Amino acid sequence: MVGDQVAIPGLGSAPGGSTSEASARAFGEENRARLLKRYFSSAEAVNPENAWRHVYRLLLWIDRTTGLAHCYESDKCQPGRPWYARSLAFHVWSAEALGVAPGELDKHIDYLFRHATADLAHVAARNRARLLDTVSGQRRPYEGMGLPEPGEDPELESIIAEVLDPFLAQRPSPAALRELAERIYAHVGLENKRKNLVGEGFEDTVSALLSRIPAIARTHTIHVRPLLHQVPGFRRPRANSKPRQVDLALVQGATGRRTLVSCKWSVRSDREEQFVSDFRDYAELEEAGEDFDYVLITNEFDPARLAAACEVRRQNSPLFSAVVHVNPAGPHAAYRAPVPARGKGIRRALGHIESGRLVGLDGWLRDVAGR
DNA sequence: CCAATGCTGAAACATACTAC
DNA sequence: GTAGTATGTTTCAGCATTGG
Repeated sequence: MVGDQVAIPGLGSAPGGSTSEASARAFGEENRARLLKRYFSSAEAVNPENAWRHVYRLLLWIDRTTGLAHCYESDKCQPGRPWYARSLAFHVWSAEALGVAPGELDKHIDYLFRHATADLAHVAARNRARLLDTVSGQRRPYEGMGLPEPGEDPELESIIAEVLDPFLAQRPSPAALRELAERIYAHVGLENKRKNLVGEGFEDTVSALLSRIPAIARTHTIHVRPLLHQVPGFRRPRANSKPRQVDLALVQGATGRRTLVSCKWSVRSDREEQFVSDFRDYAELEEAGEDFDYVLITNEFDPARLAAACEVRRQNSPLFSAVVHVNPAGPHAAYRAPVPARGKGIRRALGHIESGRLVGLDGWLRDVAGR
C-alpha cells in the first residue's frame, strides 16, 4: 500500500538522515507541521486557484472497500448503490483535475496520512523495542505454560494457511503466520485512525495555504486553534466556564476585520446544531461591539447537509458569512452521475452553488486576498 | 428503494496529576 | 525534575433509524 520511501518497521530507524526524526506523537501537531513543511517544500507554489488541489493531495484518500476516492459514507458507496456511481464520477473527476490516470490517483493523494502512519509504525516499533525487557519479565513466571503470544489469532492464521495451502511447498512456520496476522491487523486497523488526523490536519492545511498566499499573509494574522480571547476584541469567559477555542481565525491588520473559521472535513446533523450554539457563544464573548465574519470550510458531499449549512440562520441573517467547499465542482461532478440526479437535496445544493452561496476555496481565498 | 437525519464509538492528543 | 498514568476533549466516518 504505502508508496514512497516507507521504511518497514525494521527497528533501528536511520533513514539516511534524510528526514528529521518523527516526533513521539505521529498524529500530533508537531509532526503534522513537519510533514506539511516537507510537502510544501517540493510542491507547486500556492495560489487561490490551485489551493484545493493541495488540499486533496494532502488529505483526500481512497476508500479501501471500493478502491475509489472517498466522498461519502462507505455503506452507501458499495457497488450497486447510488453513491457508487457518484464515487466513480468523483474519482475520475479528481484524477483528471490532478492530472493523473484514475488508476494512479492513490499515489498522488493522502500525503499526510500515508506519511504519518509510516511514522506511527516507527514509533510503535521503538516502543516495542523499549518494552522488550519488561515484557519478558512479565511473562517469566508463566514460562512453559503455553500462554498465547500477543497478537496471536489462530482463526485468522488458519484462514491464511488454508487459502495459501495450494501455492505453498510447506506450511508457514507459526512465527511467520503470527507475524502475518499481526501485520494484517495493523493494516486493517490503520483506517480507524484516519479521523484523528483529518480533523486538525484540515485546519493545519487551510492555515498553511493561507500563510503561503502572499497577498493574504502580508495583510492578515492567522491564528490556528486559538482560544477565543486570543483573538482581538473577544474577552475571556467567566472563570467557571471553560475557554472557547476556534478552529481558525483571520485578522486583517489594516482594518481589524475578524474572520472566525470553522473547518470541518465533513458534517453531521448534530454538528449543524453546534454551529449555531458556537456562534452564540462567540457573539456573547465579543466585546469590541464590531461584527465579525463566521465562515465554514468543508469537504462535505451530502447535498442535504451542504444545503443546510448554507441555509442556517441566526435571527434574520445567514449564520455563515460564507460557506466554502474545497471545490464545489467535485460534488457537482458526483451529482451528475450516472445521469443528472435530482433529488430535493441535490437541487438545493446545486442552487447554492449556482447562486454563489456555496463557494469554492479558490473564490474565498481570492476574496480574502483582495480585501 | 433511496434520502434524510440522528446517534455511536474508535482512537488519538493534550494536560493534569501522581510517584519516585 | 522526570516518567508514567488517568482524565478530558476532540475528531469524523460508520451505522441505525426514520421519512418519503
